[in-house]
Amino acid sequence: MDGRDKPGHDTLKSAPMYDIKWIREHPDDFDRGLTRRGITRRGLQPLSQYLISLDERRRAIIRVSEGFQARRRAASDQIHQAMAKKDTAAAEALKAEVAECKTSITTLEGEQKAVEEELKKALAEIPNLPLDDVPDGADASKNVELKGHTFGAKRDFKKEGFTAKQHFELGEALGMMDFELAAKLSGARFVVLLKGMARMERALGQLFLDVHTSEKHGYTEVSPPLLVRDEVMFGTAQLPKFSEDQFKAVRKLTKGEGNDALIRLRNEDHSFNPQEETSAYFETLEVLGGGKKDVFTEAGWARFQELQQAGEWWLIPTAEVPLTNLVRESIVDEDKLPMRLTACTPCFRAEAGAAGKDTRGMIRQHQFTKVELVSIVTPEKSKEEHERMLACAEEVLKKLDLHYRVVTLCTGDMGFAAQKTYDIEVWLPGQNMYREISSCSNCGEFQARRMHPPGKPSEGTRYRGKDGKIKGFVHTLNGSGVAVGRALIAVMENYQDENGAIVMPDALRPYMGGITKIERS
RNA sequence: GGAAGGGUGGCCGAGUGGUUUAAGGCACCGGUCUUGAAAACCGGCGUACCCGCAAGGGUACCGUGAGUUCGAAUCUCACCCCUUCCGCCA
Repeated sequence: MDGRDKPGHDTLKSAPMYDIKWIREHPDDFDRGLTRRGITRRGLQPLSQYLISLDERRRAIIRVSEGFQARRRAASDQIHQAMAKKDTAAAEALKAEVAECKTSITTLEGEQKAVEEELKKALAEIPNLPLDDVPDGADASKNVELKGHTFGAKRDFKKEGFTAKQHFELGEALGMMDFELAAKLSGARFVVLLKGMARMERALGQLFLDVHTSEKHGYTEVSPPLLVRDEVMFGTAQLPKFSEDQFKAVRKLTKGEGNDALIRLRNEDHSFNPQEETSAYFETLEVLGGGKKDVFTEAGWARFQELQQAGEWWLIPTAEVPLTNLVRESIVDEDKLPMRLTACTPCFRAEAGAAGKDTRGMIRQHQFTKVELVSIVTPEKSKEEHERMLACAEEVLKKLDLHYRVVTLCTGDMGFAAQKTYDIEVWLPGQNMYREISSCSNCGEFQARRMHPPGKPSEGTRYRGKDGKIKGFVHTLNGSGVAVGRALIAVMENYQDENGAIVMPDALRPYMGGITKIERS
């Protein structure tokens, strides 16, 4: 809305993504921003032109369609009048005209729906535009270290006379980390933690939450749902593009839900035609036996699966999803902002594109624990809040006295929803590498726009000023504060002694019942 | 799982087939009055989209989807959600 409220105000930082009107008015800014992210063309056209041409087709259809609708309405009123005057002939003539209008309207509505579907799909898969100060680059090698944020130094194991082991070597030797046992239950990329390691995972989460809910950090602790609906995953932009990275929980539809799905299908005229009996849904499932068979057309089958999603939930890949969506479909009072939320939750990731990467140890798991930070703020405050959030995440690593550095991600390494991202990379002496332990992103109004009620794309999360007026979309930020699994690894590798025991950092001891060292029992 | 009642604009709430371009109230904005404020009074006040330089005009929207009808907030069907009660279970 910024673009319209303030004519001439067209910097990218307020670029209203998904607003086709904004794209229409600022095609060059739009294309330039996407080019920086390495996304340029659709065929030979710039992306903006493709979108604008779809939009023009859409508007042309609406223009004609609304003409017919206006005529239908007027004719209906005239029928009312004619009938009052008992002029049956005139009424019948008008009815015929209404019928003609209806035919045209039905056709045009179909066309309109198709074009809007295509436009919506295209817009939903366009990532956020980078802020001006984000470095350009195609991959992680172009990330830029953030000056003045490096903390601590690498521990000198050579001087101490032994080589640092990796976390899984330490954990397995302690008998507190079992990957084979986990594989028996769940396959690769799962782990069973036992005794001291299990307790340390709990202790870390608790420490982080205590730090962030302190008065100084000011986050509100939340225990959110871990299973969420499609539109929630769309809101934070895991969908539609990244469904392969997610886990899903499924239950069978009830009789009522299933039959509703079939009746909708029939109404939408996909060749499939169910019997009227109320048990049609389960009979259909039996006929299908899990496959498409010949009962459906391609489109009908796709739609059937879509309708079955009534009984499906996504497992959250991060608490960012439920925390950010707490303000979805709503108008937040300005005096409630900034809203700062934190949660310690399990996170689930399919890691589908990561075959062969980090296969040993618990760096990359299907399930891990993470403390997440989310801020909902007014647009003017988001940059400031981003720095603040980074400082909050850094704080827990400082408390654990872990050496880290901070990098600003370049345009090619940023996540889909981010305008700008800082990664905190902790030093892992066993791996002899810096590894990401936190990622803090400013998403601007990108997610706020997406968190609209299903079917009402113009009603995302906005805020109301003290004068009672709706001001615009909120800005959302999220960051890890920090990943508990990786923090566990970092503590293990950095605090190991030559016997393979783990010395407890001071900050953790109160949460470990006063234990100063974890060693093989 | 069973029963009953609900879902209408920022909020409350009326509305059971055609001047509903949704009554009324609250909140909010402007004005009159007042030293100032309150009260009172007068006026304004939904969202999205389309056409237009603009003034303005048009279309859609009463939980969601479909149906009946020349015409639906209103009638029919299914679903979702909320409230209360009962049953069952962590």
